Amino acid sequence: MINITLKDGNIREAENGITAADIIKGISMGLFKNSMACKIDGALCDLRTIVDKDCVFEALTFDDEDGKNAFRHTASHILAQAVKRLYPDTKLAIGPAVEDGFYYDFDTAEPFTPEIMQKIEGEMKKIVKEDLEIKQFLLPADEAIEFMKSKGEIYKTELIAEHAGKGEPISFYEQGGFADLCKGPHLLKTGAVKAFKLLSCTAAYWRGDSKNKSLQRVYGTAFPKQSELEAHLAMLEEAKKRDHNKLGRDLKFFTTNELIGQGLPVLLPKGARVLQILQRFVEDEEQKRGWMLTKTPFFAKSDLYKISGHWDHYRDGMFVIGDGEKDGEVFALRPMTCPFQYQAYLSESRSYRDLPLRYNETSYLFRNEASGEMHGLIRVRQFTLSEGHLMCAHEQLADEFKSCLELAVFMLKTLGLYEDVSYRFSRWDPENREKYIGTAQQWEEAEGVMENILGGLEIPYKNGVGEAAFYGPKLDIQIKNVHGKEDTLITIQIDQMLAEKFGMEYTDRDGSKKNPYIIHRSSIGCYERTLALLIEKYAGAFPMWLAPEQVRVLPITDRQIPRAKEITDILENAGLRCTLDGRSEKLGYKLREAQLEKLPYMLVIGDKEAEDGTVSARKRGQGDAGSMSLDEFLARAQKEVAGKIID
RNA sequence: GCUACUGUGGCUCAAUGGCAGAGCAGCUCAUUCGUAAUGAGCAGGUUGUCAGUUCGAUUCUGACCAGUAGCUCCA
Repeated sequence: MINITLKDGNIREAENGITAADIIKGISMGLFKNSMACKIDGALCDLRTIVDKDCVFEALTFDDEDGKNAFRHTASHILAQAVKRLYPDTKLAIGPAVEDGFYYDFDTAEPFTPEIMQKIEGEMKKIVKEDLEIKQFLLPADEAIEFMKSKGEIYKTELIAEHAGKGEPISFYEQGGFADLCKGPHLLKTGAVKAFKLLSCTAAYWRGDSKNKSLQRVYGTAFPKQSELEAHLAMLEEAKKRDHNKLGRDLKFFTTNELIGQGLPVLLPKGARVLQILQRFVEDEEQKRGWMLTKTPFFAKSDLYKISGHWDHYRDGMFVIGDGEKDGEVFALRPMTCPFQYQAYLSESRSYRDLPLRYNETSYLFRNEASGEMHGLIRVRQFTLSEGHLMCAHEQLADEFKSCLELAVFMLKTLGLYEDVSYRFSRWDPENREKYIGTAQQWEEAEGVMENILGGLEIPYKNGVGEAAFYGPKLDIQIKNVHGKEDTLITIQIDQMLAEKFGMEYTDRDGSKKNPYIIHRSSIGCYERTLALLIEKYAGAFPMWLAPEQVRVLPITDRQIPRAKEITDILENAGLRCTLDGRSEKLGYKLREAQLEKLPYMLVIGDKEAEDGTVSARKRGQGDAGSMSLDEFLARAQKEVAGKIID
């Protein structure tokens, strides 16, 4: 007999050699029905695992991350089995569970069309209905390779060959004659995957490398219950309604135009207004924090970018002006401001007394992004970055880095995005040396410095190997859009290479010349991208301080127009963004429009209000907020503006 | 750049190898109205662009342009 310690601390006796499944059945059949996998002494295991020693045991249901993954991973095997049944020549690549579902990559003769996807989904339903038993088996690496080779599975063979050296047996799972390389865990039978849906089919490169073959990736999601699947699909539909690329156009924040071109959005008055509000706010705040504004040119001779290394690394991504042979001079629109601001530093000789020297700029940047990479306001060819470069001595680096992060956090909190971001420590990839300048020693030093700083800040971060800039490591502040896709919103970078390249120096106390450390940082990120995320965050209903139009005055009949005009003027003079809707439409009609445009406040002016000097306020989403004096409303509105995020 | 999908008036959508239709929005007129749509009338389209097939193409084919999702990239 062995002792099984459960999650709640209770200890159960069981036969030595009992399966995990039987342990759970012993606890409760209800729990067994909901169990996807388990943890034995903290290690993720299959329900078919045989337990032969005292252990700490935990059943994992769909509510546990690992349980959910086991469930969805099983769904991905069902997908693969269905594809192999319908298209036996298809070669299998990989098929993991991901955040909201699962995918499987296939190498197929023909790409999957929507009709084929339906057929595959139908076949998957059959496999679920057949309720096939899923069995695990192990093979020595050489036999495993032979096994996969015999089936023509070249990708699996490649994967096993990499594992072969470890001397461990290779694990497979088999269901109804379909065997797939997999370390598990998996459910016991296919019948448990009650509710699933294939969502999309796209191309994906083998091992994520664009030099490799392009495979067909089928995305799907799966849940234990149909109702959960439906709720999830409904949530996806709801998320789409917040999509800035749709909502931002509907609300007339921006538009695009074929004649102007891809990735070049036109900011309409409402969108432009929000960007203006943000820019003024950011520049003022930066000034308060000791940053000095520069305005540097939009383009420069190629020589500048050759020194910085951008010419070598990003030549294809730059808009180049002029032809060296014909025009003699070659220019390029700036893809970043770093080397321009360095010239400001270099404009006079520097001493340790000048440091830290903080330059900020609202920079217009131009990057020739590849055609498939543009997306709404999130990824564009011309954008506006709150960009800064800070030159400092080594001993100032930690404090200055911290203050840059504080600035970014302040901005995020003010915008109401703070809860939605995560941190990524973007490191270099020593396996990929050609992507970076500098020596391994320099990289280790720079990353060491940053790691120390991050450790001291106690912020939770994940490591992004290979995500560094070519000249240094980054702290990236990441955010997800409505589709769950993650992008960098704000970045803070440490650079000890470019100062050397540009010959930036300062004279230290002892008279020696030193290169300063440079922090590259953004405060609010790229304005266009931040606007996109704000539209999605607030579903277009901006908080008072950011709303392009804050108040609309709605006279009920023509009789009140003079008074409504007066009110509009008073509010405008008090600094509120206010307009008058004097059209001869019914009140309900005007209200509906203002509501759909997501205005924070509507002021209804009828005979009663016109006579006694009050306004009937209506707050967005809250209906009639009651009658109040104009002064009272003004005070309330101004308080709300000053409070920034208060909702 | 890669794979798939999409493109009909400002927006949402219909129809068809044989004269392209509706609602909303717009304009005009009437209505002067109390918290999410007043009524009537008018106007608006070389069906993304350019080729090809065809007696005839918006429909079929191709290229390009633009949009969407994902992959790759993102200084």
